[in-house]
Amino acid sequence: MKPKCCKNKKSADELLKTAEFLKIIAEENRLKILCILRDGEKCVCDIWQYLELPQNLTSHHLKILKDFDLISSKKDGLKVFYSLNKNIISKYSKLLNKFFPPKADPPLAENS
Amino acid sequence: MKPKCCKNKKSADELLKTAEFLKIIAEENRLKILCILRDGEKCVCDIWQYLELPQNLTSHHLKILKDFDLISSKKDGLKVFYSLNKNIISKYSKLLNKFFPPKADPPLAENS
DNA sequence: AAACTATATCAATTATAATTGATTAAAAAA
DNA sequence: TTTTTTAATCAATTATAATTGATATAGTTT
Repeated sequence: MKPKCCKNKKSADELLKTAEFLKIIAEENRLKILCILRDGEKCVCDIWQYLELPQNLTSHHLKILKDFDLISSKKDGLKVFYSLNKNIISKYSKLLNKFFPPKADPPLAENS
Repeated sequence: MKPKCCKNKKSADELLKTAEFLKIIAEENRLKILCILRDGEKCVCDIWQYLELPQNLTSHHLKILKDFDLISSKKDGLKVFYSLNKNIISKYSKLLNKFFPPKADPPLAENS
């Protein structure tokens, strides 16, 4: 019998959404950006120096994260500051946890 | 000051490992395969029919998951059965949770 | 206004990954 | 032994994403 994720529409949708999110974060520099912003908002000039990436490439990755609504930007003078959209990230974290639950250390004898 | 993930070697390594894992699972069909196998081991012929994907393409995705050690295979007659390497998956789930923690419903007043 | 700084955008290139079609290999059945 | 079934592999193609270099834009300073 067909498994849930291939049959049930709701499950299939969740899986698709999760895969889309994964594609966004499955890139070292974008994952780094999310970590960097955990400390609080940062301007692009800080971010690209932390990443040791050219400015335009950094802007490109920021755009991908922003288009997916994981981060926001606000302009302040010449600089642009980016910050996490914690609520959105938390939403996707929950989805992710459905697929990769944070298993409490193994129940009992379990080898292999 | 440079954030942890860009400065500290251990943090940077964890991030890199996580990104590698994410690349493997950030593909709809591979994510589906992992879900399908949660029910228990399945042969390739079942898997590609569930996925509605050609046999060779399914084998290709299975190989990627297997090379990363997320699944194992065992031959039984003509068929090949795949199953989850739960311990490995659990290892990566834990890593993942460091970056995307399963936030217990919001602490208190938190808008935006 | 001219020069400068920070960021974004665009076109072109390169790198990576997914997909397809054809073929091979191994085990099973006839 | 021939045929059939299941799965893996290989080469070729297509699609997608990352990277680069050059340029544009907006705000700042002189």
